[in-house]
Amino acid sequence: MPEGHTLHRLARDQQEMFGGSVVHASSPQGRFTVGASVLDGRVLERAEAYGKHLFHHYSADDFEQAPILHVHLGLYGKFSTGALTPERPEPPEPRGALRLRLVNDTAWTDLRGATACELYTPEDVDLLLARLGPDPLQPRAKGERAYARIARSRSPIATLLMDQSVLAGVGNVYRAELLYRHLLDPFRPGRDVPAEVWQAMWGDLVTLMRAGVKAGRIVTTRAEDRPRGRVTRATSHYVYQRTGLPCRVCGAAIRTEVLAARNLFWCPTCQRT
DNA sequence: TAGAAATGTTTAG
DNA sequence: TAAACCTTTCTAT
Repeated sequence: MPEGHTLHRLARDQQEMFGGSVVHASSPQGRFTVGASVLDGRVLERAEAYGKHLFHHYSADDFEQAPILHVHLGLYGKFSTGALTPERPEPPEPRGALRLRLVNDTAWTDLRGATACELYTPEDVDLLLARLGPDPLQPRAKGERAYARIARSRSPIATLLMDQSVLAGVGNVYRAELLYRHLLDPFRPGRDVPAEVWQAMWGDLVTLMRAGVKAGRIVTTRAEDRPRGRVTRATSHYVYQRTGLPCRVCGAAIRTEVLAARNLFWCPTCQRT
């Protein structure tokens, strides 16, 4: 389930579980054998995320360049994780296409299906970060940087929100839900989105994505717009994957259309501004 | 058991 | 704009 919040959550958890300890790395699948052998036996010094990218900084000997692990989960990539205890001192038997396994004395984590799992130099990291827009989950990110791009683009706002060079970390769920929460027509050109509207959207994104990191999932519905009780998959979104269902607020049928090669969902009645 | 879909990006045309 | 790529999971037959 990889939008930006997932990667920031992973970075936080992996820092906690593996940070400061010697890590054993392997690639049972064989597609990252060389990389894993470089990392094996090093100390994970820091795990961090930017947008949808995850980085691990590993220790190095004198005169040696410290290796960095770069992971991008893509559409299907996933980490699974478990603790090692006296009762269960070993990670589970590897099965399926297991790209990377990291193990220390107390925990293990397995990576499958990632688009990118590779070794980076600091220059590679700089190059990558240089083509990303501001990430709402970075403490000092500036939403105005994104607006500078939005305000002079004729592309639909729904397309711009997914463009990682405009904004880093937003994916298909946050884009649809953010547009709904601000009653914005997804096809409105970026240049027609007023500055004060963008300011409100950015502030909302920061709040929603922080909540996403904390909860480990995306919840965008306001309490007053969903039935009482626990939030479930059926009640956590306004429009995402709700094609044909009634809008929670006005009752109109939610529409869908492919935009920029992804399914866009919106309420044709609420989202007219 | 086969096929489609999934919260993504890159490359080719 | 379309196809390719990585893998799992859910649905239909």
